[in-house]
This record gives sequence, structure tokens and C-alpha cells, in this order.
Amino acid sequence: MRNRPIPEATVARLPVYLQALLSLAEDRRQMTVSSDELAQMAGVNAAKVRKDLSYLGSYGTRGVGYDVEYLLYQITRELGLTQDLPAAIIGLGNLGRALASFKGFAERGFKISALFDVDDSVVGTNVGRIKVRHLDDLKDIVAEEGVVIGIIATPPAPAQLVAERLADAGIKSILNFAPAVVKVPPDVTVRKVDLSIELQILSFYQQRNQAIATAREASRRLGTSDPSPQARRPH
Amino acid sequence: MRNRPIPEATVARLPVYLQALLSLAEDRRQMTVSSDELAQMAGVNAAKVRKDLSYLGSYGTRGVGYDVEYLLYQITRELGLTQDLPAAIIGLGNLGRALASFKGFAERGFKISALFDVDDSVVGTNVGRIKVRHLDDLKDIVAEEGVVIGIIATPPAPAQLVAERLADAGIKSILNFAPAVVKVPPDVTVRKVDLSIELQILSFYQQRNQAIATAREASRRLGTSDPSPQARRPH
DNA sequence: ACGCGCTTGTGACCTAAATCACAAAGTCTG
DNA sequence: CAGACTTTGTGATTTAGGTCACAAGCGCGT
Ligand SMILES: NC(=O)c1ccc[n+]([C@@H]2O[C@H](COP(=O)([O-])OP(=O)(O)OC[C@H]3O[C@@H](n4cnc5c(N)ncnc54)[C@H](O)[C@@H]3O)[C@@H](O)[C@H]2O)c1
Ligand SMILES: NC(=O)c1ccc[n+]([C@@H]2O[C@H](COP(=O)([O-])OP(=O)(O)OC[C@H]3O[C@@H](n4cnc5c(N)ncnc54)[C@H](O)[C@@H]3O)[C@@H](O)[C@H]2O)c1
Repeated sequence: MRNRPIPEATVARLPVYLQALLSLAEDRRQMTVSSDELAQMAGVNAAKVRKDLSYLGSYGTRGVGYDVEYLLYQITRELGLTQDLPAAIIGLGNLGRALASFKGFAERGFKISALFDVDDSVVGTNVGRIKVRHLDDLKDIVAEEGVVIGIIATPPAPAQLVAERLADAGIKSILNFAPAVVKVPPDVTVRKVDLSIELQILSFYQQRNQAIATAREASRRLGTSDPSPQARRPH
Repeated sequence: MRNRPIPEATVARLPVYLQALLSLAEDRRQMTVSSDELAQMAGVNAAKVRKDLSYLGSYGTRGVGYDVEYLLYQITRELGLTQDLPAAIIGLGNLGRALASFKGFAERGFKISALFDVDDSVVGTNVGRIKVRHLDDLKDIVAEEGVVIGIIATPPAPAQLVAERLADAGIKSILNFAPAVVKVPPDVTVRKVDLSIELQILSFYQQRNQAIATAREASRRLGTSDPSPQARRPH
């Protein structure tokens, strides 16, 4: 099973297990954890946990479970979080500032090492400990600080340009908060986080469930049964 | 094809098409759009666009494409965005404030109608136009304002409690920014947005690609060819 | 040493989604 | 109005992922 490529879906869940393991490691009561417990904590099912972990290797002990510390280390290593990765934020508006002053990244393997904007009233000011630099200095400072992750928090319009600058500066990993699709060279990975999209998805299920409830209510009054048999839940 | 339940994956893409269509509708040059153009803009392939749209109905014209305005309306309707949905934010720290003062929600179908916190130095203050209320008043104010979406922006520890309060107040849709898995009754939908997880996923691919590049480099120097044949790209 | 209960690791199976590929239906041109 | 050209809509096929179910492995008690 080992050395098979790790499925994308599994990669996306490893951080969730990591989080769970961290909280177990904190209160030192539990040296070991079963796939079942971990599944509970991560909100998935136990078979999935076991299969996911089996891609990393046979780190469990039958009849016992997984050693918390050891598994923690293995996942950390697999995710490449053994040392803090330097990240840069581009665009220091509402969101960029919130991200920049967020203390939680450090304990999860990241370090905000540089900030960039183009607005003269922002460039040169400090946000937290770090001075905001002009976007034109991106390439130099990325090289200087060894930045490997770029976080786009500009308005949507300049997002494409910013992504290109990042790619040009040698950055291969981009997290994009702007509601815009950005195109990058094939060796660059972009992940998009769009809060409005998340809300719109919620809206869809909200409306659908409401429609189902309404239909059921109506049919109840009419004395018929089961108005729409496709009443499945999301997720 | 109509009246088949819309696949989850399709629902997640509809907002992306919506965004693309909005930008087309703005510059009024194009009355119509082909699946190919839309695919380009949304960053997916054309067949997927057509299949996705076909779940909504046959709104296209062969040889021509889709009418921008009409499609815009149909997607808006399908997502339940015909009127602004009232949302509440719980937890007005860095992130909560950024969200509360974000102007972009209105134009995407949402309205921040209430704010909640428990910290005495925050409760009673105004953020933007809205006064921050105490979490204990949640149920009343949710009923009063007709809030249907809850946005959790508290630290992870109280997230579960907040989710329960939201569910108790009758809210069926929750967007959770806290890095914690929350359990809710089966009729409530939760979506989680975890920035650290996104960064950790990027970290994984970053490291993997780097490892591949290093291996290739090593083998190049040694004069051998193709060190690891499983050099597939993420996504 | 041995059997019992617990838990992993994984093949087999099932479901959802992505992709392919092409007939059907339209536009446009001369 | 025929024929070339576009583009949709959708069955068929492939791929990825989720779930099931159980043999194999381990610890512990006796
Ligand atoms: N604030 C939120 O809560 C929120 C919520 C959802 C989505 N977003 C998205 O996140 C992004 C940022 O939101 P915001 O509220 O912080 O916006 P904002 O307008 O407050 O800040 C944008 C910042 O980007 C800077 N900027 C503009 N062009 C730039 C460029 N070419 N290079 C570098 N910097 C540039 C501006 O000077 C400004 O400081 C937007 O795309 C927005 O749609 C924000
Ligand atoms: N700030 C960021 O950029 C960022 C990035 C990633 C993740 N997050 C996550 O988002 C959440 C919020 O982050 P933040 O930086 O705004 O934190 P913060 O500490 O600045 O703010 C948290 C707010 O929640 C309030 N609060 C605490 N307990 C509460 C309760 N029981 N009910 C209501 N309100 C309560 C606090 O009074 C405070 O105002 C955290 O879980 C954090 O991990 C934030």
C-alpha cells in the first residue's frame, strides 16, 4: 500500500487529523488513539481514517491504535511542516490585515514574512511587526526572505496581475482570497477561498430543504404522504 | 435531464459561473456566451459547464450559446439568491470585523443583519452600522431579524457551543471559520473554511513537487532518465 | 502457551463525478 | 434553401473516492 501516490482527498483530510492529534497531544492523558476516536474528532468515518493513514505507512498497532506523537510527526513530515514556511500577503485591506495579525499561523507551520500593497497610504506603514512593501519589490524580497507561499488579498481586478508577479518571483503555491479565477503556469498551484461562494452554496441547500419542508407541510394538510422522495441531505 | 437532483459538485460550481456571468453582464457587449467561453472564465472544461447547466434546464441555443441575462437569472434563482439573505456573525475579533465591514456580500446576495460576541468590551460597540449584541440575545434577535445564516468567527474552543446556540435559534446554515469540527443536528448544514488547512495542503504539494524536481535534477547529473514516473500534478 | 477481544490494514464493491464523443439543432452564407 | 459550420445536450465510459467487511495481528489475562 505504501508508496502509492496519496489521493487528493486524503491530502485534504490530513490537516484535519493533524488538528485532532494536536489536541490529543496537548492533554497528555492519551498516548494512543484508535481510528474510531480519530474519526469522531475529525467528523469522518473510521474506515476512511484507516485508509488515509495507510497511505503514509503502517503506523498503527492492531488491537491498540496509533501512537499519537508518532502519527503527529509522520503527518507533519508528510505535509512538509517540519519547519515554518515563509508566506507573503499581498493586499492589506480588511482581510489582509486580519490575516497578518492572526497569531494562529505560527503554531500550524507558517510564518508571515512579508507584506505587499500598492496604495501609498499603506506602503511603508507597519502591520504588526512587519513593514508593508511595494508590490514592485516583490521579487527581491521574496528571494531575500525565502518566501514560498503567496496569499492574495487584493480586490478581484488586480488578482491576475498579482498572481503573475508571484509566479515570476518563483512562488509555486498561491492562496487566493479574491473572487476571481487566476491563470498561472502549470508548475504553480493555486487554491481559492471564496467566502461568498461558500455562502451561496449554503443558500442553495437552505432553499432546497425549505422547499422540501414546505411541500411536506402542504401534503400533510392534504393528507397525502411523501411529497418528494428525493429528500437527501447535502454532504 | 431536468428534475434530476443537482449533484453537489455542480452546486459548488454554480456560484463560479454566476460570477463569470455577472462580469459579462456588466460590460453589455456580449448578450450570449458559449460553454467554451464560460469554461475559460470559470477555469473548468466546457463539457462540465454544459452538463452542469443542463441540470437546471435546457437554457442554451445550439449553434449560439446561452443568453447571459437569462442564465444569470436562472442560476440566481436556483441558488435562492433572489432576495438578500440575512446573516449573523458571531465573534468580532480580527476576522469577524473584516467580514462585518466587507462591502462585497451585498452584491452577492447577502446582508449582515446582526453581530454577536461575549466580550464586554465588544458587546454594545458598533461595527460599521451594526451594534454588537450579546450571544445570550441570539435567539431573540435571530427571530426578529429573520437571520437564516450563522457565521462563526470565534476561537475554536467556543465554536461547538456557538453552533448549538445557532441551531437552537433555528438556523439551518452555518459557515464555520474556527479550526474545529462542530457537530450539529442532521437538519443543519455546516461548511467549514479553514485557512490553515488550505495552507497545509499547499505545503504538501509544494514539498512533493520540490522532491520531484530534486530527484530529476539528481538523475540528470547522473545521466539517468525519468527518476519517478508518478510525477502527476495536483488538481 | 493459548484463546479472547480489540483494532488495524486492505481487497472487493459501490457511488459520484469527470470526461469523451457525437447526434441533434440551431445559425449563417451565397 | 442547401450545405458548411457552431454549439448544445446527453448517453456511454472512465476515473476517483467512499464504504463494507473481514482476515491478520497484537495485548492481555489466565
Ligand atoms: N474583507 C472580507 O471580509 C472579505 C470577505 C470575502 C472576500 N473578500 C475578498 O478579499 C479581498 C480583499 O478584501 P478586503 O476587504 O481586504 O479589501 P480592501 O479593499 O479592504 O483591501 C484591498 C487591499 O488591496 C490593495 N491593493 C489593491 N490593488 C493592489 C495591487 N495591485 N497589488 C497589491 N495590493 C493591492 C489595496 O490597496 C487594499 O489595501 C477582496 O478580493 C475581497 O473580495 C474579503
Ligand atoms: N484572523 C484571521 O486572519 C484568521 C485566520 C485563520 C483562522 N482564523 C480563525 O477565525 C477565528 C477568529 O479569529 P480572530 O483572529 O478574529 O480571533 P480573535 O481572537 O481576534 O477574535 C475572537 C472573537 O470571538 C469572541 N468570542 C470568544 N468567545 C466567544 C463566544 N463564546 N461567543 C461569541 N464570541 C466569542 C471574542 O470576544 C473575540 O472578539 C479563530 O477561530 C481563528 O482560528 C482567523
